[in-house]
Amino acid sequence: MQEKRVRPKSEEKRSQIIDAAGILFVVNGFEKVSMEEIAKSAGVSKQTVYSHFGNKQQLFTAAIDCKCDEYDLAPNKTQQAMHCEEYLIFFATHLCALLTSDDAIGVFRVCVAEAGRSEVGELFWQAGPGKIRAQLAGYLTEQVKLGTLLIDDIDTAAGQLISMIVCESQFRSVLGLQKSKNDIELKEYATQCAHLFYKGYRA
Amino acid sequence: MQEKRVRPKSEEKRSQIIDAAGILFVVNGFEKVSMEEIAKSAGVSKQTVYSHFGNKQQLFTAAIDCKCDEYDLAPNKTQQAMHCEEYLIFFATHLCALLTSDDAIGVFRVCVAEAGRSEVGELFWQAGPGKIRAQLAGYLTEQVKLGTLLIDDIDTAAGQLISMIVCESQFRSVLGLQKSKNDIELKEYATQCAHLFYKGYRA
DNA sequence: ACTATACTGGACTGTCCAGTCTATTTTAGA
DNA sequence: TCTAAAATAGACTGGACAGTCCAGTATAGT
Repeated sequence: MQEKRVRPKSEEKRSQIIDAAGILFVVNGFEKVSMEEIAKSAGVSKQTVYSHFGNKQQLFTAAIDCKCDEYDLAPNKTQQAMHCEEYLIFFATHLCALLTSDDAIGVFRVCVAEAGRSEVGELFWQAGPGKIRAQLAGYLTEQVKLGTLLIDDIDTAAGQLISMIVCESQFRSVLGLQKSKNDIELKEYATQCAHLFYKGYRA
Repeated sequence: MQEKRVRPKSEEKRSQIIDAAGILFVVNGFEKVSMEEIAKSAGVSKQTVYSHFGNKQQLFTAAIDCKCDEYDLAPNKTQQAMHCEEYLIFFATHLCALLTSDDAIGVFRVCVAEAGRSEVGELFWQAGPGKIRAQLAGYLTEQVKLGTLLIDDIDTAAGQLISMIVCESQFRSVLGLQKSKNDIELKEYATQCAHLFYKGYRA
């Protein structure tokens, strides 16, 4: 059922719209941004926005989906070869860096606000935290097989490490407060968490 | 400058309004609730709502403030006397229970959504997570003095334990997803976290 | 009983915005 | 070059809602 379009919708306009929407939604929240505003900011007519995305909700979902693509922390082969505690420290510090960006905070905030009213919650989880958690769990599984670590419930353990990082680095920011730690302190904190974790689970 | 009011505003109406507002805001979010709706649900005229609270923002703040009063986990003397790991387990499991109520989830969600646009973020932190964290930090300080625990940075350590609990029990719920653990699993998880913590910091 | 104030109910204003419609212009592909 | 669809600009509809106004009623304190 290939539709034979004489003139396809411009991929460029589409991404202009999605980019503009992503920025505006993340900064101001779903409700506070009008379709008119998005159109203007994208340099496109309002009608074009509707032609590409149907309605506000769909545009929002698409924009968030796009934002989540960047999140990735799967270990490459160099990192696989690291000493376990060393890699855990690497993982923790990088996760920290990822989470403290204004962008990540904004995405999280707006997803929370809309959760329960649309499928964004699910979408965000799958593309973001869920993915990263699965990546860590994969690594831990291997380490257990190698005999480096001794873990009963791998998924829970992955949750523990990630939780320590996520909460500390995001909690205050998400509430719009001053960060409690600067970047250096945060890095130290991440290291300390990896250390606590390793101490608790090493063979 | 005591104003001599011939007839004081009814304390009862005030609390009817604040209760109704609290429920509605927590369930539906700030934007999605109209003042009319609150008035109706409180069994009061719209004008009365304005007369008591001035505007929507102020009513919201007052309602959240009221909601936060319940959060408390300071150890009493019986608990002070517990074995340290035992108390940590007690703390962790009770925090868990506190956080997983629909109400707490709702309060958090709505505060996140409004954070940055008002002072709720600050208010919520002070009355909720900040208070509990201070309570744990206080306990840890004593235990260090007693020589039970060995901790460099007490505040950070308190953050670690709380983070593990908060994230796991709230993250998915806040995003409007199925909870990953049921109550029993959650209790086990809390125990496990307290254990990991104690193992890492015992003298 | 008197009175100032709280409270009620409902109408009203002004604003904002999602989504539609239309007439016109632009452009990619055949 | 021709054409069908994409894109534009801007007017329009319908509905929601914060906050105000007002005329009348109820009530707590004196």
